[in-house]
Amino acid sequence: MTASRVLRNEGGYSEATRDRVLEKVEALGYLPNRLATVFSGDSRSTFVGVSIPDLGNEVFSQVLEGIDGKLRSLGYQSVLGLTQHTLEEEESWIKTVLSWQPAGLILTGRSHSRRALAMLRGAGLPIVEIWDLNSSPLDVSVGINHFDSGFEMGRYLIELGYRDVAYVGTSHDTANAATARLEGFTKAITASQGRVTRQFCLHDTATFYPGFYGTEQLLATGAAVECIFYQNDSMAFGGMQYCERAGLSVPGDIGIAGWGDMPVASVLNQRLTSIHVSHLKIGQLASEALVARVSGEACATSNDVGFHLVPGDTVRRVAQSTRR
Amino acid sequence: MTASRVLRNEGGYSEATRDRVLEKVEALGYLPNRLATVFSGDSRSTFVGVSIPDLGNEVFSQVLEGIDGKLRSLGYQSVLGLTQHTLEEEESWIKTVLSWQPAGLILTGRSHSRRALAMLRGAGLPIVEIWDLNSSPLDVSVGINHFDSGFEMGRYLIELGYRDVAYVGTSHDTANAATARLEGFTKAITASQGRVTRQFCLHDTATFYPGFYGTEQLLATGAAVECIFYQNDSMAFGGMQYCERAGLSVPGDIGIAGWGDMPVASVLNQRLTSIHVSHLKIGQLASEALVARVSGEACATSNDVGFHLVPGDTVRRVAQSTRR
DNA sequence: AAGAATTAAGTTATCGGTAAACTTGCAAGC
DNA sequence: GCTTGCAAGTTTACCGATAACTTAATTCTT
Repeated sequence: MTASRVLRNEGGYSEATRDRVLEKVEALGYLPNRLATVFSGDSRSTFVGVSIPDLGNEVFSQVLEGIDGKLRSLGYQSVLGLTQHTLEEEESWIKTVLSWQPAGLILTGRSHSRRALAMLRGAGLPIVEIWDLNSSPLDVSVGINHFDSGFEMGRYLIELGYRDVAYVGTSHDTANAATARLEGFTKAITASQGRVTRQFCLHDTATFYPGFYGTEQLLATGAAVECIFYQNDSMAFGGMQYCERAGLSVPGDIGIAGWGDMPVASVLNQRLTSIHVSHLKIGQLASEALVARVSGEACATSNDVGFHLVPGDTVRRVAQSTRR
Repeated sequence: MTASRVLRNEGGYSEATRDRVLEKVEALGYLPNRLATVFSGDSRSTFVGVSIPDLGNEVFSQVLEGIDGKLRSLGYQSVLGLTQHTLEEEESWIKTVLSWQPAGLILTGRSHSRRALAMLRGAGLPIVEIWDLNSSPLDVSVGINHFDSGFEMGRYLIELGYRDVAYVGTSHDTANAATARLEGFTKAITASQGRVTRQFCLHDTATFYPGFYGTEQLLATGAAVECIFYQNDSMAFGGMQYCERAGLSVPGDIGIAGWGDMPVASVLNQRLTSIHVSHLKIGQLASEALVARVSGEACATSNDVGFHLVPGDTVRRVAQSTRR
C-alpha cells in the first residue's frame, strides 16, 4: 500500500520510505499492472477502440494517424480494428473490444449491424462516429457531409459545361460515404439534364490500380464521357495514367476530377481538380471529442470539419457547341 | 461458476441449465469482462502491441495491414503505437503497453533505447522485431536484409554503366533500415569507383512531395548525377515528376530507381526500376511468428522474407563514352 | 503533562472470472 | 441395503491496485 502511494505521488510517506520503494522498483524491474487498476474499477481504462475500413486507401491512413497521434498525447492507446468495409467484421471486432472495457470507441462510418447497435447502446460508453457526418449519431459525430461534397463537384462540372459524365469508384456491401458522394454528385448532374455513367471496381481498395482499370473498363463500354469523377485522388491519378496510355489528353479529350486532395496530387504537373478535406483533422477532432466525453465534458454532437473544392487544370470550360 | 462453464462450453452442466444461462445472458445483455480473466492470470491476454514508425509511408501501412489482418484471424488484437521514428516515443509507448500485460510485441526496427531494452528483457514475453532482419534479435526477427537490397541496386546500376549516382531519402534521428540500404548501395557503387551524392529531406515522411523537392534541391547543387536512387517508390515518383517539370527525360537525361515496388508503380507508363518486397507478407509472418511463440511453439529466430530487383524502363544502359 | 491533532504505515475489502476443491443428488452394481 | 461412481452444481481462493479504514508513533496545544 505504501509502495502504491509512492508510485502515485499521493503523499503520506516519509522521504526515506520513498527512496526505499523506488530503489526496490528499480532493482526488481517492477512494472505496474494497469489491468488490475482498471479491473478494480478505481480508474477508467485508457484504451480506445478504433475501427478503420482499410489502410490501402491513403485517406484512412491519414485519419488513423490523426487519431492515434492525438490519443497518445492525451494518454490513451488505440486498439485497432480493420473491418474490410464489412459490418460483420465490425460487429465481431466490437464484441471483442468491448470485452476489454475500453474508455470509448471511434468508429468509421455511420452504419452498423443490428447486433452491433445493441451492444454499443448497452455498453454505455462514449462513441465517436467519424467520416460521414451523422445527423442522429449514437453519441458524437465528426466528419463532413459527403453528399454535399459530391453535389458541389457535380455543380462545378455542370457550370463548366459538362453534361455526360461518369463516376469510377469501388464497391462494397455497405452503403458508405463514397456512396453518399456519388448520390450528391448524381443529383447535381441530373438536376441539370446531365447523365452519370457508373463504373465500379467490385470489392477492391480505392487506390491507384483500380482507378486505372476502372477507367479502362468504363471507356471500353463506348459510353460518351466528357469527364470522370473518381472516388478519390489516387484512383483519379490511376485514371489519368490510363488516359495518357490511351492517347487521351486531359483535359482536352476528357476531364478528370478526384476527391480528398491526397498526397499524390502534390507532385502532379497538372493541378488535379478535387475536394480538399483535412483527414488528419478529422482524426484529431475525433480523439479530442472522445476524450472530452470520457472526462464527462460537454461536447458538440455533430462536428463538421468542412471541405472545399480545389479547382484544377484537369477539367476545362466546355463550349456548348462542342457537345453532342 | 456454472454460468462461467456454460459460456466456455466446458461441460459439467445440464441442457436445461445451459438454456437458462444463455437466456439470462441475452436478457441482461451480458458481456464478459476479459480484463478479469486475464488479470486473474488464468489465461493470457490477446493483446499484441504493434509499433510502427508512421503511416504516411505506404510501406508501413501495408505492413500494418498484414499484421492486423493476421492477428485478427488468429484471435488477437493490435494495440497501435506510432512512434514517429523516435526511440523516446517508442520507449514511452513500450512502458505503457507493457503495463497492459500484452501477449507479445511486434516492433518495427532493430534499435531500441537502453531503458526500452531493459523493460523488454524484464517483461519476458515474445517479441518480434520486423522490417530489418536482425542477426541477434531480442527474440524473433522477420524482414529482409536492407543492406543487401541496397547493394543489389548499386551493383545493377554499376553494371548498366552508371558511376555518378545520388540518393534521395528522408532522415531521422535513428539509424534505420533506409540507412542500411544506403550503406549497401554506397558500398556497391564506391567499390567500382563510383560516387554517391546524398540528399536528405530532414525529418519528413518518405512520400511523394519530399521526393519532388529533394530532387529539386539535389539538382540545384549542380552535382553531375546520372541516376538517382530513392528511399522508396513514392519518393521516386515525386522525383520523376520533378524531372518532367524540369524538362529532363527519364531515363535519357537521368535514371530513376525506387524501392519497395509500391502501389503507385502499378499505374506508371514507364516501368519503375525498384526492389520488390512483400510488405504484407512481412506483417503476416510477424503475426504468425508471434502467435507461435505465445503458444510456446518452436519458431525460427530469423525469418527472411526476401526481395528481388525489378528491372524497369527508368534506367538504361549507359555507354562508357558518354560519361565525363 | 494530558489530550488533541498530525503523520506514517499497515489491514481489509473489492473488482469478475475461473481453477481447484468440495458438496449434493441420483443411479447402477453387488 | 449399502457402497461406488459420476454428473451437476456450489464454495473458496486468487490475481494486483487501491479506497477506506485502523493503528502506532510523533508533534502540537493549552
